[in-house]
Amino acid sequence: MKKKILVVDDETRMRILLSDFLTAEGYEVIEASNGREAMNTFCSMPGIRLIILDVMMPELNGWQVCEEIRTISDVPILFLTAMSSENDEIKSFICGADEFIKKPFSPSVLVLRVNALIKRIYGEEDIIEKGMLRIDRTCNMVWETHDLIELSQTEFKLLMYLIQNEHAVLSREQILDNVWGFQYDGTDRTVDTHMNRLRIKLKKSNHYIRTIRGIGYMFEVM
Amino acid sequence: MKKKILVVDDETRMRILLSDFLTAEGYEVIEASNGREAMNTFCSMPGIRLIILDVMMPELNGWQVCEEIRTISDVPILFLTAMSSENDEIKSFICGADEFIKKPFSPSVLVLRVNALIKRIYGEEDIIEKGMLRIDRTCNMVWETHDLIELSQTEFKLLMYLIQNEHAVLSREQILDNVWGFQYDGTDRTVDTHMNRLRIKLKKSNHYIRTIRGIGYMFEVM
DNA sequence: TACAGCTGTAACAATTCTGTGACAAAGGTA
DNA sequence: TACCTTTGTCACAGAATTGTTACAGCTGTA
Repeated sequence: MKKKILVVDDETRMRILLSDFLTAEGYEVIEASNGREAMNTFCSMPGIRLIILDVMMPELNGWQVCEEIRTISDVPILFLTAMSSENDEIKSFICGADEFIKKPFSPSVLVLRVNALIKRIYGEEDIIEKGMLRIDRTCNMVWETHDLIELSQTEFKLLMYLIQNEHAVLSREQILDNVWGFQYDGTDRTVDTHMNRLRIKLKKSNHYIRTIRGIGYMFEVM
Repeated sequence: MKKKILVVDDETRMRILLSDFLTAEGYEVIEASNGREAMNTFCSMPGIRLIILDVMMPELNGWQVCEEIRTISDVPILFLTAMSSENDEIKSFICGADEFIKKPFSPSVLVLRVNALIKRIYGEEDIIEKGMLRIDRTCNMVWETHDLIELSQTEFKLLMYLIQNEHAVLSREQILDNVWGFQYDGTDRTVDTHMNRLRIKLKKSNHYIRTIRGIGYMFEVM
C-alpha cells in the first residue's frame, strides 16, 4: 500500500508542485489548504505517514497545527517556510517538527529529504520479501508465492522475530522473551509447538525454519 | 462512463505508447496527429476531459493550439516536450498549461500525473464502483450488480469509510471515531453488530469485508 | 396512538487461538 | 545395540475473539 503524505499549504500552486513530485515518487498525496482542514483530514484518514506543513497560513498557522497534531500523534512533520530566521527554525523544532526546509527549495531535494525522513522514522519497509515469502506488516498478512497464509497474532510475531534475526540462532528463552514478553513464565516447549504450527502453515517454505539441536531455532532462506 | 483524453502528437509511436497506457488505466483515448486535427476533434467531440499536447509539431505548434483552445475552453492541458529550457516551461504555463512533462518520460509516471490532474480538476467521483458494488454518494444509494441495496445512514457511512480505506486494516476504535464520531463512548462491539448487518445486506459481496482477527476489519475487493 | 425502521447493548453461540502434557520420533553416545 | 536427551506431533481444555440474535429504547410517520 502506498504511503500517505498530507500536504498542507494555502497556495494551490505549491500544493500542485509538491503533489506532482511526491506522487511520481510513489506516495499517495492528500491535500489540505488550511490548518483546520488539515486537522480534520488527519483525524479522519488513518495511515498518514508524514505531514508537510507550510508555516504561513491564514487562520491556524503551521506552528499551531503542529502543536495540535502533537497532542494526538507523533507523525513526522516537515516544515516549509518562506522565512529563514534562525528563531523560526528553533521554534519549529521546539513545537515538534522533524525537518525544516526553506522556500525556495528544489523539489527533488525535498523528495530526497522526505524519503530519508520516512525511512528514519519508520525504519523497515511495510512489505518484506524473503525467498518465496511476502509479508505485509501493516495488516499482518503473509503470502507464499501468491497464496495467502493466515497466521494468528502469535504466529505472525514469531515469524517476524525469526525473519528480523535471519541467520542468527535463537534460543527458546530469547524467543519467549521477545515474542511472548519477559513476564511470560510458561514452559519453553510452547515455542516448539508454535514453531510446528508455523511450519505447517508455511507449506513450501517451512524449511526456512531450521532446528539447531541443543540450542534453538534459526531462520534462513537458502 | 470513461473519461476521454485527447492525445495530440505527430509521432505515431508516441501516440500509441500514450494510448496503450491510458487505455489500460481506464481512459478513452482519442488521437490527433496535428494541431489542426486536434482543434477539429476537440470542437466536434463533447466531453473531452484532458488534452495531452506535444509542443513540437508541424503547422500549428503546441503553444498555438493551447492558446486557441483557451479561447473556447478551460479543459486541463498537459504539455509534452523534448526541450527542457526553463523559458519553455514558463511559456507553457503562461499560455494556459496545467502540467508540463519533459521527454523522455516514464509512461507510468505520466499516468500518475494524469490521474492526479483529473482528480484535482474534477474532484472526487460521485459514483464509486468497487467490484460488484456501485455507490452513489449524492443520494446515499448502493447497488450490487443492478440490485438496489437499502442501507441505513450508519451502514452507509460505515461502508463508505471502509471503501475509502480499502486495503487498510481498521481497528474498531478507528471505525468508531470516524463513523460514530469522537464523542461516542459505547462498546466497540457495536462495530461488530453493524458489520454483521452490512454483511447480511451485501449478499453476494459480503466477502469484501474481511475480519482481521485481533485487529479489526478490512475492505478488499478480490 | 399504532407502527415500522433504526440503534446500541447484552447474552449466547461459534470459531479460533493458546499452552500443556503425553507420547512418538530422531539424534547422540557408550 | 541399548540408553538417554532433545525435538516433533497431536489432542485437549480453557481462554479469547468474533458472529449472531433478541430485545428495549428511540425516532419519525401515518
